[in-house]
Amino acid sequence: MKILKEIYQRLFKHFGPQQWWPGETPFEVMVGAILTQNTNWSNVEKAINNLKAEGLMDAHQLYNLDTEKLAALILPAGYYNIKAKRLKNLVKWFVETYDGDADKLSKSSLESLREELLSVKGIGPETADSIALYAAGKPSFVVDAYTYRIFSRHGLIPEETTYDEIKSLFEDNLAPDVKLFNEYHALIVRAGKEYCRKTKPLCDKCPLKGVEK
DNA sequence: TGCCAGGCCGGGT
DNA sequence: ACCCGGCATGGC
Repeated sequence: MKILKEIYQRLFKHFGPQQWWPGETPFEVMVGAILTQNTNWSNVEKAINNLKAEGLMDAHQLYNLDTEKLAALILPAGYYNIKAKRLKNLVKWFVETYDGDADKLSKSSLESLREELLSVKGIGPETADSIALYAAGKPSFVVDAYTYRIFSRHGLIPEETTYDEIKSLFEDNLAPDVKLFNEYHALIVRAGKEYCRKTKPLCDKCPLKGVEK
């Protein structure tokens, strides 16, 4: 799978370094990972700004906040009732297991951390991997809708490929490098937004044009 | 104006 | 083990 490096190089040359994840602290990254589930990032930013404005971008603050009040604050992010519950689940786990301390989080092994995250209701594979990579600094490759769309449109994976299969494709063929995984996923999202939208694919201008050959 | 955005869960086959 | 409806705001 030499093509993975070819794709990375093309994207990096085209877009340059991406500086992900957008978040001032690991905790803010975790919150963003929940809020962005099936949601445009610009809406997520509004919700994050609401929390910051109230001084609530903090694990112990959210731990003691009513779910209803939290829902009202994150309203612009959409799915606000379910996301409020999911955030509370995440915060409960983070505070009770790690005392809300991201340094302790990063001391766990990737395997146990991912398992713990997946056991939190509302955290699925992508959210777990995003938190492991971007908040805890573990080499866990993040797969998302853009990864699937870009790779399937270029005929690099079959339509029915699962999340774990795509994840393994990357992890089995790249060095487990946090910086590389970070940048690669960020570049895929960037390329997806600009050239591989569902209804507005710009395949003729895509930097990956012809990569399947 | 309808469709889409950096998913996930729970109930039904 | 899959499949699908539900969850919801803001932007183009």
